[in-house]
Amino acid sequence: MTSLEEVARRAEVSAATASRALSGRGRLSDATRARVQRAAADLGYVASAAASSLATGRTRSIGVLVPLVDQWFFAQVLDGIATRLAPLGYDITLYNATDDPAQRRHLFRTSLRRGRVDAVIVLSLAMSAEETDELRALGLPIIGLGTPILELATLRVDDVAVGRAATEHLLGLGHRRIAHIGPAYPRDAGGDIPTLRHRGFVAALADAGVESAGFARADFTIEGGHRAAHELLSRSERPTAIFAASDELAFGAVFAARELGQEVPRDLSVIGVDGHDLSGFFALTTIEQFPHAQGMAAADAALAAVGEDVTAPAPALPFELVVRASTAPPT
Amino acid sequence: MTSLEEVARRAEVSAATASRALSGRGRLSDATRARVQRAAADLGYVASAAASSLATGRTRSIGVLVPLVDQWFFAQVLDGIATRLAPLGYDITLYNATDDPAQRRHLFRTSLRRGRVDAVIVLSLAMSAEETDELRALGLPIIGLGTPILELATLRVDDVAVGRAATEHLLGLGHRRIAHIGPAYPRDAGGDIPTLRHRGFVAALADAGVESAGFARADFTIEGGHRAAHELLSRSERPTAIFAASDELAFGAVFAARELGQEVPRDLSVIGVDGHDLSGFFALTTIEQFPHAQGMAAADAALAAVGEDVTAPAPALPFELVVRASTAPPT
DNA sequence: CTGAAAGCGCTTACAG
DNA sequence: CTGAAAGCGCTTACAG
Repeated sequence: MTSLEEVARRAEVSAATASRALSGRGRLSDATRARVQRAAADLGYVASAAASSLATGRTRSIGVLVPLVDQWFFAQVLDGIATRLAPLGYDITLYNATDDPAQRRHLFRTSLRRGRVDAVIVLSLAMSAEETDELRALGLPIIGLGTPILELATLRVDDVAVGRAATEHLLGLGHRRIAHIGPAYPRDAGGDIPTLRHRGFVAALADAGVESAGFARADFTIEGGHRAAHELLSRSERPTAIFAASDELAFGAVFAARELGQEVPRDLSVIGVDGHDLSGFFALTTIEQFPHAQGMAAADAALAAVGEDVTAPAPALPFELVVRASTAPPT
Repeated sequence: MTSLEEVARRAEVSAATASRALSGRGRLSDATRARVQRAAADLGYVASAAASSLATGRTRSIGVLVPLVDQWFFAQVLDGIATRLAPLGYDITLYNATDDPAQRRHLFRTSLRRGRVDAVIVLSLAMSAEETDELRALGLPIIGLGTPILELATLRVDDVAVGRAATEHLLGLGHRRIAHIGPAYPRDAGGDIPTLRHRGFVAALADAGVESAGFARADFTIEGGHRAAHELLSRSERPTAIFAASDELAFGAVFAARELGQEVPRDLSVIGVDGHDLSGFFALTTIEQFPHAQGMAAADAALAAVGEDVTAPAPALPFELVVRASTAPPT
């Protein structure tokens, strides 16, 4: 690859001047600037990332820490992040947080500390207290998004309000036997996302003076929703509506209902959370939370934190009830 | 962050010796090595990526070029790549190829040329001839996976065989009115994936002396499959079976059939390709192609190409027919 | 076995 | 406005 030196030689200036001409920092005559830019273009010059970051201490790269399993949400958010980063010339370094303890230790203790990024965006990742500390010790801006860890969540949706909105939609349709599916540990005092959504569910029911028709724990997967819904729907007093803490859980519930010969929404109303790509095909009523826009917001927050001229987004992320055919009044 | 200098000082050796002790290159006494390693551990030293890559010309990072829209396949493959890269201490730099011409130009002309990666893996990406040239001009090992561009595909599934296997499965069940859905342009002499699968479809039918019951073009999306299947199923002589070039296309076909009051597999058999996460829930018969393993293979190919002690994978990727309830003999 | 020195390719005070 | 020089933090021949 061409070096600055070669560009400078071709433009008949020093490397220092060539650097200034290309970066736009420092004043120099329009003529030389033009000459250097021409030379750079002719030679197809692109500055070496390693050399500039060694010299400036800035990498122009943002780290994104994700559990790659969470495919849908993560792909959306990542695309949103890339959308904002690309125009400013920032790259994405992707760090995959698996469940493997050794790999995870290496990630937090080594990979992240190589100085490869200017900031890190943490996506929907549960972390130990130690890991959170190690993240902080990086001395880099950390942007949390969809993280159960409240202290890290720079940007968040009001998940209590989400739980409330979903439940109130069902109440508004006339349902009185409403169950909830999600990864929450209801006894938990914690502020993680599933628990907050569950709390919204409980609060809405309490306000309406309606009793819960049950709660079944399930991870954020279709399988989880499937199993949990099976359990709820085979009880003697089964619910007429289910609020699932995610769309994938809701899909699982729809599959379960179908298997049990129950029709949605005639026999069972189902509402999810996310605005998953497939929710339209399942005709699923959901609380859309715009993950693509969330990614853009996270990127903006990161860029603002590293000093780019970008206005930092508001920390509160929007959500919106989208009504489709999976919810209807009970029959 | 701590520098090598500080480690050297603490271990009472020169920076050169400290570097050798930590890298394992060059011979030095066990005692000093131990002393240095201890010092490094005490200080939590991690070498600066920028400095080492400037000094060695190696970045220990692999670029992955993807269209982020292809969520499912891409997340699987990426996870496979990360699985192999992490243990060897390689990072992933993610490059998102959008449809925006300006962004794309910047990606190929600038981002990729910053010298940030030692090799690049190109995932399921259609590129112009110019872009392919620019990739080659990088002077880096390029590993193509699921790329329509044959010259770039270091690793590939035999897609003609895939098309054949799917079609023969349907023929074997007794179907004689089999249609195909996919992104192929059948008149094309090209060797891109959809066209190869279509070719397998045609060949299998020809071998069996059976006439095609139609082909409907559709991109690799659920929507596409939905629309295409609608078209095929509303013809006067409608097919009894559909071979969809991907599982998502197949899901769309299943939704379409359902809307038209046709039951799968009683009125229509559907087979896809991929082994998508959701295929189990749709009870979809499919040609599984193990994308996670594909990612691992791509990573191995990249690592071998940059000189790591990894055995390069065989270029031919396996696939396997998985029979579920969406296919049955015609009634 | 170990150290001094040069070099990787930029950037940026410091002079002029 | 422009250049010479130092420095970013490593690595690696080259000596000894």
